[in-house]
Amino acid sequence: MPPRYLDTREALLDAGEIVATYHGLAGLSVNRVVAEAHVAKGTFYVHFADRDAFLDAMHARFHARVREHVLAAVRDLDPGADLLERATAAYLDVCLENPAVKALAVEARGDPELSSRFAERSASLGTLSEPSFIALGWQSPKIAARLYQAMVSEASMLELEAAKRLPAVRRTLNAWLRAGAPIAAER
Amino acid sequence: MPPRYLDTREALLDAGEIVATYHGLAGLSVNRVVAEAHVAKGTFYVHFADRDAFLDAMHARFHARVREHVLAAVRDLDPGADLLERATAAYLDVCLENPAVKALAVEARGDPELSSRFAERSASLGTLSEPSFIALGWQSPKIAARLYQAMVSEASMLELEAAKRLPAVRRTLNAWLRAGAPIAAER
DNA sequence: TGTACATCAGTGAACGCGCGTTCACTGATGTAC
DNA sequence: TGTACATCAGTGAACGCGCGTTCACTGATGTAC
Repeated sequence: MPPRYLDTREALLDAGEIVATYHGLAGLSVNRVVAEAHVAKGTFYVHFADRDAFLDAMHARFHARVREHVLAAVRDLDPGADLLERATAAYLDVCLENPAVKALAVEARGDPELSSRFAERSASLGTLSEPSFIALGWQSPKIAARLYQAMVSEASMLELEAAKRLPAVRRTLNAWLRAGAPIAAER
Repeated sequence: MPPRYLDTREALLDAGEIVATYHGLAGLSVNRVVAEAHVAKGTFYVHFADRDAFLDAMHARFHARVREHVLAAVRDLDPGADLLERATAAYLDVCLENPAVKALAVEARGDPELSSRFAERSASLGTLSEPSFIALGWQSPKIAARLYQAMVSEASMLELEAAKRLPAVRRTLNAWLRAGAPIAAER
């Protein structure tokens, strides 16, 4: 049997996801989280230094899930359009399974304090795709990677609204991915 | 001389932009806004029904500015890549002049309440670009328009971080714009 | 096996604070006569 | 021109509320002897 310590910590993070689903980042209060997790308020501070540390932990857990699935999806693939297509599909699938945290990540972008906390983790995903944009011949692979990530993130929001995979959206993403490079390289 | 009524209302909205710059949406409290505008707390409620109405007014004012500049930029242009390029440039320029509200608009996306309030205005901008994506031969012009808008929004964030126009970013956007269509049409 | 003690996740009342909102009031300006 | 009244943007003290955080305490579990 695993120590109860980890159970409670995970239960708080789970509760955070449920609260975020219904109330967004602004409504993600310690009060609501402990109520949802059915633990005392003080228990929250046994596991997290403060509210910000809790949000950070939520983001870290989500990011770890994304990273794991994406890495598994592209294992043994060389940088290029195929890798990006597979990575994108894996990313969109994970987001569909974690709707609350995905929305939270979007919302956090506007908060100066939070966005800097989350930035490093998010950037590490960009690093993963950059070699592929180099391989595709983009003149500014870093920029292309970041703009592409923005499209994928938007695609994820569309899928979350629909609560299911949207093949037309994924097809459009893919078309942009495979067509964009040549002309950029010509410039 | 214009009536003082409008002066104060505009002063409150201006103050809101300043507060948003330093504290984000979460830190955009009525207290801070009235302090920044140098008016009494009660004055705020002379001009706005509540805090949400104020945020709505900020978004509306920003959106009107964007719309005005973008429409002026594409006047007399037929739908197509040139129109989109010009509209994009105009949009990015306006965002550079209104850093606070742009950040606020991004942050509001995570708030269930606010995002629905803002959605209609934002959608009206998408409507403006859709004919161009049809003209470019995209199979799913609505989706392509929305994903492109996400790229432009991300480009704007990059420019806001740098606090200046970034030609490489605009070039990359443009490359994606002009190259993406053909393959999508073939499918 | 039984007893004394240490550890530590969990508890919940209490705190001070800033929040959004209200409302009786002020005082400058315009209008009536 | 002078006086009485109406209008209405602006005022700021006061409100109740939920927030994040603290801390002395509890009680179950493990360890020492």
